[in-house]
Amino acid sequence: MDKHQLFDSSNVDTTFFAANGTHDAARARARRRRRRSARCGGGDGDGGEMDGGGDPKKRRLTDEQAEILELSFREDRKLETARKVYLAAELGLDPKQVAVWFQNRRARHKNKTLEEEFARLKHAHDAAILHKCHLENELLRLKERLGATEQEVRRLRSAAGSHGASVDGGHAAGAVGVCGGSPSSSFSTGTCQQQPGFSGADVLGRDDDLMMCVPEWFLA
DNA sequence: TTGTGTTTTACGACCTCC
DNA sequence: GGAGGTCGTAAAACACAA
Repeated sequence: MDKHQLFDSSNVDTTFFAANGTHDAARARARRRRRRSARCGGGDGDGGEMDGGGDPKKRRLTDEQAEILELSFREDRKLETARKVYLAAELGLDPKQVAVWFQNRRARHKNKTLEEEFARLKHAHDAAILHKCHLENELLRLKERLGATEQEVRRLRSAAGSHGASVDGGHAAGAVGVCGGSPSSSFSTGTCQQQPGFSGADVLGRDDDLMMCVPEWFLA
């Protein structure tokens, strides 16, 4: 019996095979079956007898039986009694075998689904980690920028103080009375030297460098 | 040829639904 | 209570590297 007479290939949904195993896996299965068929002299629906005639307890299904069951599974993963009996008669199998095949097929499908879901969640998790890293990097840069601004405020106050002017009393955030004086908010071109160990241009002018904030636990 | 890892078939225990 | 479901597992069948 030619399986293509029973199930036209145009009815086979290839996306189904893609969703239930890669094309590579499908090809591997097909190759395996071809080799098995070659060894066992065909196997064109012999009623589920043991390939090569070994222990009848484990009867490998033929290509055709497996394919028809696959198509039936694709239509409906649940197996009601009538369909089980029909398939068993159609394929020359014990209804119990058909039921077991569906049970195992459902289990395989579930495993596959779980693997895909895991991969999807892992991808989302990795993306979230990367986003968090970006945010932490941005926070770091903003803090450094704030520090630079505060330094500049102190410098200006100091310069204004050295010229006898006064500012607001130094209660700006993070700039508490460093200059001693109380210069006004006026800016001047004082001669105050740059604070040692800090260069605002170094920080502000630098572009993103992700690695500078990647937490150790992420790299581990 | 053989050792080893993977896939497939089969079964038992237990659960749910009608 | 019976039928059919999931889950875990045993074991046969199979692929493949060494």
